[in-house]
Amino acid sequence: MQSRTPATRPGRPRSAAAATAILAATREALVDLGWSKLTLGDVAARAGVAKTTIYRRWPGKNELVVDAVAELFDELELPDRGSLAADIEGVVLQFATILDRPEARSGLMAVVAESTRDEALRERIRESIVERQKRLVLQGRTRAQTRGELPPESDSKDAARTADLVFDVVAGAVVHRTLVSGRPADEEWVRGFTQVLLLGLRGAAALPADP
Amino acid sequence: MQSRTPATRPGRPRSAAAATAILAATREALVDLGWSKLTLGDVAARAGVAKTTIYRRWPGKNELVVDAVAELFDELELPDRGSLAADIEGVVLQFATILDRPEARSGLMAVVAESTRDEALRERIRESIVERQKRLVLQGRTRAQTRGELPPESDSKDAARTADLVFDVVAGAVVHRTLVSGRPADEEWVRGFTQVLLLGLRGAAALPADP
Amino acid sequence: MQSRTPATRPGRPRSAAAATAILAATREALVDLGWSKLTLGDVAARAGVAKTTIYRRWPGKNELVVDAVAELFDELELPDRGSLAADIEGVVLQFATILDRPEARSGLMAVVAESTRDEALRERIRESIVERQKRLVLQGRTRAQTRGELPPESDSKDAARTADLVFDVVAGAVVHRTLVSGRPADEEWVRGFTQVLLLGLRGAAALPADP
Amino acid sequence: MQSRTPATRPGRPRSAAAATAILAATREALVDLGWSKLTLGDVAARAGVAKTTIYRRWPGKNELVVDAVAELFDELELPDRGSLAADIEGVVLQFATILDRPEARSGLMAVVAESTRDEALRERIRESIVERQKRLVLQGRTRAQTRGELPPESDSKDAARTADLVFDVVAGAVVHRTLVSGRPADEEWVRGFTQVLLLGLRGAAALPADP
DNA sequence: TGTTAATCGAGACGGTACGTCCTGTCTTTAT
DNA sequence: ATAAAGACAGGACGTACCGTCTCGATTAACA
Repeated sequence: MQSRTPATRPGRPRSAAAATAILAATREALVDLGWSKLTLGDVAARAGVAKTTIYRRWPGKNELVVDAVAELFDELELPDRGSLAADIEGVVLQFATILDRPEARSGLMAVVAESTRDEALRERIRESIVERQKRLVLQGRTRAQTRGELPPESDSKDAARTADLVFDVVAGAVVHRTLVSGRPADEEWVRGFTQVLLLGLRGAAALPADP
Repeated sequence: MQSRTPATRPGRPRSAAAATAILAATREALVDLGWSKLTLGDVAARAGVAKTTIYRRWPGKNELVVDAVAELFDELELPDRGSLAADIEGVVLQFATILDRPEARSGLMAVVAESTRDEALRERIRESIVERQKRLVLQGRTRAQTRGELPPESDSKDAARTADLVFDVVAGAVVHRTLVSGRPADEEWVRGFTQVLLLGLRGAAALPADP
Repeated sequence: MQSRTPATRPGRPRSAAAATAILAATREALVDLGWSKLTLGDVAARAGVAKTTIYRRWPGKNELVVDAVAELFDELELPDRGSLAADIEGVVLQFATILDRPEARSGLMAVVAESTRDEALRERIRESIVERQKRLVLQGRTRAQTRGELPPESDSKDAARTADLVFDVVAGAVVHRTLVSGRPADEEWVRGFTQVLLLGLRGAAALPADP
Repeated sequence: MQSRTPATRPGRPRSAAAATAILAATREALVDLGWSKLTLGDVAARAGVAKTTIYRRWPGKNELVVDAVAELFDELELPDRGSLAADIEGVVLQFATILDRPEARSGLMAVVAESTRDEALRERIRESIVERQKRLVLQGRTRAQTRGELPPESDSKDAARTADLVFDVVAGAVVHRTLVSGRPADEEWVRGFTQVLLLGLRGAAALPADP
């Protein structure tokens, strides 16, 4: 029975509604202002809360935004469309749809930028966004193996490496397409991208492993 | 027949040395402080220049950082290592090396984040960074065609689409690997990534075009 | 029955010590720098206070200096030296002594200059300096009437007009002597000035009122 | 033929029109902006002149304003209205009229304020404004002596002292009335003031001099 | 049923940077 | 040599936020 923090501390307990309101207000402010013009004072006002109430729960703007954005990606799920290619296309399109929302666009990139100088922040992002969504890659592979589209992995270390590569390639390509190149990751693009990715993975799997 | 910009404008001309010093100071400040703590006052002090001299030339911090970072990528060049795969590996490694430099890491992501709310900034990034470096993809393809590793393209529209896809995949994957996943894009990773990419492209080229 | 201003407003109350420190720092800066080189940033630093704390209480430099200078004149008092002439000489000398202090010299004239383009400022000066010190004229007259040196006034409107005239002549002459002509309002000068003033007032009182 | 500076110096001669235009532009800017918001850049633009042209002729804003304002008082003259009292009333009214003009109001007081910390400036003011207009007092006395209203002075040192006193009292009272008290120095006020002044001076002259 | 103690709102606080404006100087070409 | 033009280094402006603090007022669990 874990209970590092005592079941009930003395004094007035923290309002549960406040945390919800703050995260929602943060996303709203991201939409209206973007990351760099978002201020905690403004978030507090939108949430109907005092600034101190925010600082009592989050160390600063970066951590707050990470939490606010992370929730956005929890709605991702791997659809069952009958084939690995179709499944991938489906989830990539979902991802692109989320990246179209302004609170995700500016929030995500900004905290990644900040994390280049803040190891703790990078770890927070990895935990609550990256690792959390890597489940989709694993689910997809398992389902494809069940269907017989992919062979069961022989080397678990190699399997992990491949999953990481897939995640970096998928997430990286979609982000670059939408945010840097500024062109839509629409059905046509996703089809082409998925084709190259799958052919590449199958081709690589057919070759002998790295010597 | 006179030029559009008059040969000599009245008044003291702008100091050429100032622009150079400002861009260098910007990169230096990015290393020391990162994007969000970088202030134009500090840049001015490092460059031995007045704040107004910066504002006279750049609209703000974002545009200045774009120009400062863009110069970093100009040193990229496609090595001739004998095969397409080796050439790609070489340039990807160069790219990863630049992304290891702190001025590139925090500067690049931050301006991309800002550009999600500033169309003009996005265009500036595209022009001075993305389109400028897309030359590497085109060079690589041409060289591979010369070598006979790739067939000459039949459909120029399709060729352009493929070049865009390659750029998004390469740049996106490397950035995601180094900045988001926080793992090195080292030789081993680059070899695996290049293999998947090339096999995917060759496989896709062998298939009939999108129906 | 509750007061108009609520007894206690919400939030942290304003520091009483800050106001005192700011006014003292303002006078110190006036001595060191004079009005035109006085900056609110410098005053804040001297007072050990943030600039915002000043701006929260005063609209700007002018109003701050008015308040800082006004306090200087509060130390004026009408001495009882036995005769009206001696009393006037005493208070005029006090006034001249204050005008010898650099914080009064440059502060007073500067805000008067500013007030020529700012009606609200002029009113502030009138309220907190002019009207406030006009008490000295009224006290002097009352005391002289008690002593029998002056007759009790018959017409209160005329009495007010005379008091205004006396104040304008006394204050104006001393200021002009010390600040414009740049010569000391010493005992000798004060004696001559008081003689002319008193003889003029007595002579005018003996004549019939304006027809 | 005086010509300390060689008749023709090498190079382009200074434009005579420039000085006139600059002084006029200064007065215009004083009207529009007041002393504290007046900038030399703005004056230069109004005068159709480069900033350097101003700096070549005046050390700074203060000296320029002194010269611009001094010209205003040159139009004062002692009217001949038949009696000393009437003459004084006339010239005081003229003085009050000039002080009603905004360029005089804010310009004069501001440079006096500045002069409290700049001995050279105070001297410049004394020379080009105070001493220059003291002629009016001397003219008035001479004319009154000619008329027999005043006896010829016996002691020249005492006469000078009295002239200074008169000037300080007159100028000081009018300035204080109009600029500090903020009430008009109109005919009624001027009559009352002149009466007190003249009666005071006559009374003092009748007494034995300071022992 | 009080007492206790942390939370809440509000807003003032010491700081820091902003982007603009002005100063007085300098560098250019033209007269 | 002086003119107009305008870039330059420097410094203050008044504003906006930061993250902290000090208030009085709530709000529970504990006594």
